[in-house]
Amino acid sequence: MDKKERIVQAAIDVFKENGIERTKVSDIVKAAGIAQGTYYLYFSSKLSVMPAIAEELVNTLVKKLEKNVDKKGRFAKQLEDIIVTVYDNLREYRKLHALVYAGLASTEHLREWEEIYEPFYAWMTLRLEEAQRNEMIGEHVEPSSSARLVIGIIESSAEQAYLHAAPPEEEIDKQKRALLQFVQHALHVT
Amino acid sequence: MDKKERIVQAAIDVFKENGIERTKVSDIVKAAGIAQGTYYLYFSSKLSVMPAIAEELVNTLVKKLEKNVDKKGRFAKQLEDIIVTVYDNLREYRKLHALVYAGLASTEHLREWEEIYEPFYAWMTLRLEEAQRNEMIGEHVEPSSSARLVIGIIESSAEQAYLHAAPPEEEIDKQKRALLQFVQHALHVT
Amino acid sequence: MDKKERIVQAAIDVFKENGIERTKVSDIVKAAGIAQGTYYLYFSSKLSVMPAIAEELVNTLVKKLEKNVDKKGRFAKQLEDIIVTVYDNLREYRKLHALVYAGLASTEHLREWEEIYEPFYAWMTLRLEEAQRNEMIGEHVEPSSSARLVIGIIESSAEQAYLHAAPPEEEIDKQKRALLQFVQHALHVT
Amino acid sequence: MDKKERIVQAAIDVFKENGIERTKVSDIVKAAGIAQGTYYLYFSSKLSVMPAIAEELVNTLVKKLEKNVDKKGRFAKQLEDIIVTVYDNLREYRKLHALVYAGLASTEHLREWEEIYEPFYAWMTLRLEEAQRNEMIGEHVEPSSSARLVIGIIESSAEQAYLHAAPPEEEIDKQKRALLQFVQHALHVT
DNA sequence: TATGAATGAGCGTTCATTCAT
DNA sequence: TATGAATGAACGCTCATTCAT
Repeated sequence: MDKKERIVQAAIDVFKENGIERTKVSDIVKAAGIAQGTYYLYFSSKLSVMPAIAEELVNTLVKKLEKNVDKKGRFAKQLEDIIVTVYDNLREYRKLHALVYAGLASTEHLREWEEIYEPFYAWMTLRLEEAQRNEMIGEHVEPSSSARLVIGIIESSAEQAYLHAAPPEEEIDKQKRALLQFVQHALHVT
Repeated sequence: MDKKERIVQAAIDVFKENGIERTKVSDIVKAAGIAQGTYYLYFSSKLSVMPAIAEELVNTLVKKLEKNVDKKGRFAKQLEDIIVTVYDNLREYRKLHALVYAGLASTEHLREWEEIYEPFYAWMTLRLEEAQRNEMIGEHVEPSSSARLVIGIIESSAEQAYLHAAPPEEEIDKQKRALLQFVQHALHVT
Repeated sequence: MDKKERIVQAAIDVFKENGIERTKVSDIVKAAGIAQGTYYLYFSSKLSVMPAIAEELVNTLVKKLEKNVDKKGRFAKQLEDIIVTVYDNLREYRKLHALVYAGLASTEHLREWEEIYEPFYAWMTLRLEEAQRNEMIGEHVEPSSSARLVIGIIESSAEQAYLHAAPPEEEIDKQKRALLQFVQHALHVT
Repeated sequence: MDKKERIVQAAIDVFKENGIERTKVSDIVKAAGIAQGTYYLYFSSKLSVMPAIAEELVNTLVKKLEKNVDKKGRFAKQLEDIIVTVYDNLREYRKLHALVYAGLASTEHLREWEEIYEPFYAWMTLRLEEAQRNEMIGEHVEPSSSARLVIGIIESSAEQAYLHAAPPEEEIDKQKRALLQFVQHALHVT
């Protein structure tokens, strides 16, 4: 019922489908079931919906992680589940992911990117801190900066994986394993 | 004299300056010193110049690496120089980098991305292979997949660093050091 | 106030003046006193206004015929008035007539031509039927197909007449008389 | 081998295929197997080839008539063969016919139309004169003006017939018979 | 004569945004 | 708040024509 929320959801749907350039405001409002003018009561321009979309995407991802990752388990297992979750998420939103980033880049909203990613960084930092407390990763690891590095490498690896329309599943698996090992060594996961 | 090359260079300049949306084909041809129609003799659309730009960017980066990285030196030093080079390069081309990626994403050229990155991957793979031969990194490291991971983490880290218009230099340095350590541990650099 | 009607009228005016190729959509909307984009709310392309123009032209002609032809008079006189009316009409709209036909031919609207001409055919058929009822034309005449033939010969004759920019009036008159006689014999007008 | 002739033939082919607007000079020269610039050695503009095309079309038609119409036969039979020939010819060149007319109309070449049609008019006039000498048509018939009228009605009738993409053959036949009778009555064919 | 790369004026169309209701 | 018809600036692309070779 909340109009703003409906607009964001509709925008996610049509951007995901058509990309930025080929998406018209008229497509968004049609999908949202509202009038063209109404859009501008909630967002000042076509692209100004982007930060809201990005926020939604990150929140969705964090929710998925909360669901898929067993915080009580061994860190190696947590890491594996994180990787699987990020990969799956990116596969679904790959196109949109690039578009949102580009959409923010086109405007002056780009610096909000970090802020939007904050919940993801924070979540990962907490995982690392707890793992360190439980001596499941090396003492030298600095949780906050490592969180950013871990997120960065998982996402860039997933992007490489899903660049191709239909990569063979075993290739993906091989990549995931290499990634897991790489991160485990980096963090001295025991 | 080579028209195609002049177009690519001009496109790099104006895209870097103005972004994609605000760049008109007329801007590109003006910068290249050719007629509007001539552009379409070499590229079929505004965005179809993107792969050529990407290629140019990667080649430029590899040249810089060749110049800045001492292949005879210790691997730890090489790694540091690679990081510094990639960071510097991204600072200069940050905007363009995102734009090219988005530009490829808008069209169906995205899958060419991997192919375009190939020279960078190949170069890095060679470095890792040699380091392994010289026992400067762990035996368990698989050069080819690790090359992709290393490149991915360096670039994503650099992107995070330069997201803000004017990040404090010491913050950048701290990040670089964390990154270096992360990769060194991952590769068991001795 | 009806926008669509205003567009059609404006299009008739500027096409008549300049021909198809030299008419820009911007000319039409300027003449209609509306914005460029508004045109595309009513017609999907520059040429898609053509059928509407053709319809208007035929309706105008039928109105003129209704006015100039005395249905109560002898058929020979009616025929003469029809010829004069069609000639006069074609003189005014000669250029446009060819253009509309060509405009329809360029698109896939050509088959609508018959449909658009229908009012004219119907009117002429009625004239022939009544004349036959009153025994002013031969019994052998089949009104419907003859109507098409009569209209065809009058128009093609008029086109030949006004092919030249300024044909001498007596030449035109001679042609009209030859045409009248031709049709009278064909129909056995008494 | 004659370049000019090859251009005209190529132009006929591509105009017939694509219409005027969608035909580019580059299409014509490609079909003619010559270079772009060469076209302009023979014709001053894209449309200035039109009169030559029209001439070719008329000459082709007259040749067909010479072949199909038995000058020694009864006039009624001649008329029938003329009708059949014109119908067949128009079916093949229907699209081009309208286009050439429109092409001439767009430029200032339109007045050449009569001149181009002259061979057809002359041929028909000869037929009527001979028929009159042999007392196969009425004395009142004036051959020259009647020739124009007969040609006009046959062509307009054929145009009506082939307006539809695929008209039923029996409908066409019915139309031809009505046309034949109409003209026979008009000329008092015995 | 012949070539075909280069030209650049020109235009149809799109679509984000506005505003009277 | 909500509407959606109207706006009009903006631009990618085409293609007839030219001209140096």
